[in-house]
Amino acid sequence: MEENSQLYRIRHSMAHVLAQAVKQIFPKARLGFGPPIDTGFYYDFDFEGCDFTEDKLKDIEKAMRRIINVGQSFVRSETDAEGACARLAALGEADYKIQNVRNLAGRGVTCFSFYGNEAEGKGEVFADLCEGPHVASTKELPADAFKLDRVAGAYWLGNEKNKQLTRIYALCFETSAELKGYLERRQKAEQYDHKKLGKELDIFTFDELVGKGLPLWLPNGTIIRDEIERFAKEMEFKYGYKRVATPHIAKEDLYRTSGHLPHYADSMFPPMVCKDGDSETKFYLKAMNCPHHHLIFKSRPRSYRDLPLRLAEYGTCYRYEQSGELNGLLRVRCMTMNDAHLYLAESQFEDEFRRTIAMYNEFYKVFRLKDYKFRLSVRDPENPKFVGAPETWDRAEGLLAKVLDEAKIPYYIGKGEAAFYGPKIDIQFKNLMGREETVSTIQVDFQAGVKFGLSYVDSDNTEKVPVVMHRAPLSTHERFISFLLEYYGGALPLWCAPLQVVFLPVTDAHAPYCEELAEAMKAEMMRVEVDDSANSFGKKIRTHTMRKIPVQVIVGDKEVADGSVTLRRYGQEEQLTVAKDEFLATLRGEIKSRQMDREPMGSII
RNA sequence: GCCGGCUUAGCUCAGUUGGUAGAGCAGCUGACUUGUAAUCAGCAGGUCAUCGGUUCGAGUCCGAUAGCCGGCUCCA
Repeated sequence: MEENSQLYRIRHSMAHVLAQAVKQIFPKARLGFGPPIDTGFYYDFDFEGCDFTEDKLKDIEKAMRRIINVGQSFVRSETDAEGACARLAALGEADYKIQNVRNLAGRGVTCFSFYGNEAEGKGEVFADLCEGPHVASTKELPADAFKLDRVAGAYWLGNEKNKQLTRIYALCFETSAELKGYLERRQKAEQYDHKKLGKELDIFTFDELVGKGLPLWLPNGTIIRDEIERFAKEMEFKYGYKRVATPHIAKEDLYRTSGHLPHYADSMFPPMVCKDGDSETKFYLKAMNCPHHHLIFKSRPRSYRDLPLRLAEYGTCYRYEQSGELNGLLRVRCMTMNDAHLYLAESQFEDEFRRTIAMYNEFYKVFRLKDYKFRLSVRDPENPKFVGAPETWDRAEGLLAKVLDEAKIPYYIGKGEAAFYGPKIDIQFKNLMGREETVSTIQVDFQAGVKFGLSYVDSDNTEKVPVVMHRAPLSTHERFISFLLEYYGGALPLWCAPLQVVFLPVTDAHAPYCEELAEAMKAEMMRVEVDDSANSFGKKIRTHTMRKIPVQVIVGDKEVADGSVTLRRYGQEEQLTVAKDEFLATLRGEIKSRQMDREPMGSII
């Protein structure tokens, strides 16, 4: 949305109308910020002393329409910081708006603009500190293309130490048709929500007795995990990785050494204290695999000939995420990640980084993932959570940018998005509702080698500290599968579908033929079922289509007579009758090569 | 953790102004043997999330707790 576009002006102006309407109904309400956003706009209010509830949104909407229909002009005026504060005080906005003026003044802003709303014959009826731009009159605003959507809490200035204001989110477009289209798209996206699909397709479940954020993987979900993991193992073998396995817990000292305890104690489960006579040992559940891998590197003297050393593990980690952050499989407290740590001579970094990007692209091609963006996540020098010398950061950030530039990979900068120990490349996908999620990451770490005393003997017989690269192309099983379910609308590719083939005998008489074929396929580890239920044929088709089974195999008199099968593939209109040997060979090939016979459903919306 | 909303059978949902819980699907049993998205009949299934309060009486009203959802903050 361009800042000067009509849509931007509409959304921006509409936010003022919302504020005006709220102040009509709740004169004691105080205003925070009210900017345009991708789907409309929001405004933050302090409703202290007001009896605001969500069902008041309808009244506010009505008041907004009245303001639009009356027709008020937006009139700009300018003043200095003192003038702005005086005017805000007169408007009764001494709390947040004045704080904003002082903050801006502190950053050297000297000119402050106001937009007043003037109604014919009544003069100014509302005014707000604002940069603009706005429409000329509320008459330009589309009274039928906006909708107050939901309310949410939001901290003043985005800081959780500040007071929490009430944010009213609104959808707003130029025409009512666009609003309707958006609402329809949103409704459709809800059908592809991984939490809904996870329940319908028996992928995972939660139980209060286990705890929030701790998913129980059902048999179907476990097949998906196993297939993805098998794929990762094959790919990592090809790229020269060595697999390792490490415990889920470690002593306190390990996480002191790594620096995680001082920085991320809040995000770790509290320690287990084990007593042995008079001595006491504290163990923590691991929140990350890196420290364990570093100790494997350190377990014997290393030579430059060992590098790059690539240690891979599908490691299970535990993080005590704040309860409000948990969300289906997207944010959990127990996760298994496609992790690896690469130990490199600094001179090897660029090459290895390029190879890693190539590997990522190879993975994503198989999953048919498109529309992902690279984000170079760097530190925010003003935030103390980022540890290490600024020179080291500059070197690491510069190195990543250089490789991306040279490989001509487009990327954007995410300031303050780095890990506390180093910058990273995040691969950002958009979910169906347009919200951006980090699916995978590559991190460069100059600190770990020093902290853990890692070293290798170089060709010139001097001791050097290796650079560590963390990488996780397939994220965690939890996040990646939540993403795949939505992307495919639950209709997973043949190779990783929990049930790959279901046989539908037209009558009981055709079942033995199906059983025989099914047994042959099971001997090849294909996941096959024969539906010998008493259901009608039509019902069987319906059932397995709703289960999104990739291949339905129909067997009646015709097929038994000529030794063939009829295939009904998910998402394809046309059916195909082929000889059973050909059918077996085709499926075998598709599974082995992880081919996909159609576009992902969820990508179409 | 914070703000707001939600919680009735395995699932999706009804349940009037408070009078003691209902449907469809799924499941089980039986009949039907079916050629492309729901065959018919019967049976079974619920401390209405939990705990407490108001009331002669609570799924309905009030309070607390838990879980879930939408945001904020956070995301190694």
